[in-house]
Amino acid sequence: MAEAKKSTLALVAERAGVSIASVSRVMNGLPASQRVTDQVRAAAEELGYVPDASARSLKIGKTEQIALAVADVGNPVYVAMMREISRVVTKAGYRLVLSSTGSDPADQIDLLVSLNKGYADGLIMSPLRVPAELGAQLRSSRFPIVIIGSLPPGVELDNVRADSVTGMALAVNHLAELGRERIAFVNGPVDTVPGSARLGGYLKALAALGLHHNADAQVSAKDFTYKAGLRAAATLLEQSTPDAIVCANDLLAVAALNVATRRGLRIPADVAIVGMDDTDIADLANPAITSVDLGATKRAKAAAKLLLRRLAKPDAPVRKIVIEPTLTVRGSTVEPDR
Amino acid sequence: MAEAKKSTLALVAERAGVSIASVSRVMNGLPASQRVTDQVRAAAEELGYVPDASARSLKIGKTEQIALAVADVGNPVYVAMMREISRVVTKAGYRLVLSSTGSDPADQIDLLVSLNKGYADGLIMSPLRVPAELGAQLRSSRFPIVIIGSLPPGVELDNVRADSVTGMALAVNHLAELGRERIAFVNGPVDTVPGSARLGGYLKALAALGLHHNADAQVSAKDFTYKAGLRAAATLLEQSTPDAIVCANDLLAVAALNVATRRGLRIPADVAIVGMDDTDIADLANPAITSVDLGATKRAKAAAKLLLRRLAKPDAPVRKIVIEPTLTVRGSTVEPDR
DNA sequence: AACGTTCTCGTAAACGTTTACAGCCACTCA
DNA sequence: TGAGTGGCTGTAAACGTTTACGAGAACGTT
Repeated sequence: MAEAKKSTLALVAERAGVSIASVSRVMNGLPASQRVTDQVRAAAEELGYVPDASARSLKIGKTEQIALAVADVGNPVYVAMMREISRVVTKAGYRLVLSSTGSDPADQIDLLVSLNKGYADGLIMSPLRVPAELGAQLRSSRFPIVIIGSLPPGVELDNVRADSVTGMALAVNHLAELGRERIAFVNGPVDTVPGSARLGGYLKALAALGLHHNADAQVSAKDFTYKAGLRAAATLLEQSTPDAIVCANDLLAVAALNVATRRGLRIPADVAIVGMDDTDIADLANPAITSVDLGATKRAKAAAKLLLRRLAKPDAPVRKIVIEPTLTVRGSTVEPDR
Repeated sequence: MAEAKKSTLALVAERAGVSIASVSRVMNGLPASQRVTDQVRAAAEELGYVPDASARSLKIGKTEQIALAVADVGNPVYVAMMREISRVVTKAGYRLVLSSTGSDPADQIDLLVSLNKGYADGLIMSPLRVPAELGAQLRSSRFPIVIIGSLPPGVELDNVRADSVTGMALAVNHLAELGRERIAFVNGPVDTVPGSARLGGYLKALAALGLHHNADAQVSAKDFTYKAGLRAAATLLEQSTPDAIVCANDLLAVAALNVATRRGLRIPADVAIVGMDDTDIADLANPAITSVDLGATKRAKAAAKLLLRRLAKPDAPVRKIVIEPTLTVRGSTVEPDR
């Protein structure tokens, strides 16, 4: 296996004493005589031949690449998704190209048009917000896209989303069963898709239980980060005295946990805390945080499979998948046995 | 901007009434008359023309893609690196393709040969281990690679690494200055590059201070994860009674923190803890964890720039960069003012 | 007015594949 | 033995760009 220069189909053909068509055929496993097969294999081996991806792409019109656009690589839940998507598409022979757009809609639109360069066969995207322009662009896009998260009505794309409402109900009901009555909510920005969904779920769950909603018991962090969570939690605890806090996010939950602890509150005795997403950090906290698993990994897997399916059969009917949430109970709501 | 079908250079040329060469020229900003420029611009706009990436790649021999291979996307420090690398290369007009190899050397070698397909112009790689085969493969590889982490001698590649030894010294000295004398060490696997480097640094730092090294005061987790850290920390606290623990990793540090706390030890009064990498989670812990910043972001940035530089001038001399560590002091070693 | 420059533009040849098509050969079967 | 069949193989065209080259056109110089 000499690794000298880049070797092409033509070089291998010459060396093997056959035509380039024959080389191409044996490389692709198409029928060929034993004699030709052996000679080509040998020549290819000697020259260390590997077919060129660009040329192949150009000819067959596929890149064997899938683009992934996530809003924020900093959030552990996106990392989990990314990892799973990477796993699935790699196994299917695709490469994953990472297109980290900010949450800036202009970026996302740029991304969509640049996708028309055809450097990827499909796109998986999880936007925090879906403004009108993005919706329009998505609708008129001419190649496979699957969206993780809710879509505005009228956009007919494969999509998989979490059931935040049920998730919130799980959290709130769990707290209510523990006898908590003043259940506060630390949310992220309400102008995001998850933010508004979770707020809706929270209110609905309270109402279903006949619990009174106190406006002081609900704050919105500036974004879904720990730092923003610290401020939001501090505000919350200034203006009210909840006996439980549900948070839109594990990062926000850790923030609430730490703020509460530093104020001398005991967790869960004085205030119980539940997070959302069930990421690794729920487990790292002390006490570990009860969290609603919105099925990030499952969503990622489903999205990847949806895209692969669409690549295989481009005009299959659009599919929308909803992943059911589950609750993982930890020390932040019930004292562990000792 | 009609978005009907994929439009090519030829279509635009026809519409504009010029040759395809002219279209190509104005798209690439090469000199052209005002008349032609305007006509082409208009036609391109109307047809929603975007040049095809594969065809372009094939012709010019560049893909404008950079591959990134990291051992474990689960570790926050790699996420931080990824994010920074993504930022830098994107700004330079490259796309980032993610090649998540496990730590399996066979995978990594597969990756290297598949890179010869030419789907990327260069590679940034941060291997946990560098076995002989990988070293050989790296040495004989025929295109730009930069390695984050230490290299075996004889491999002449651009590389940027952390100074674990100095980093360890920072941690140990800090603890010594606080009057700690029984400084234990929770390491990751010693057969990894960072694992062995950090062990070396630990021993050296102890020796420099004239502190006695007790074999019971040093344990190795099975890998660099939180879960492994829990076991390792438990073992450590069974077999010795340190007044300080330095950890090879922030995840291991959180684990040590939690194990110690659950055993009724007060942090930092009874035992001080320092982590390494200074990732987000050092800040999330309660108390927040003092951590040695090995400059993950800086390393990532340096690596990306090194690769871009090599792509620009392929036979520049090999460069090796070492990033100096810094210490961030938090509540796990000194009680915060109240 | 003839000539040399400079500038612009079109023609055509690549880049490295895949694949339709046709040719060839060795068969089989009558 | 001749035509028909089927399997391999080579020739060549395509995929959508970039770019060397040469032909004109426009201009300035003598």
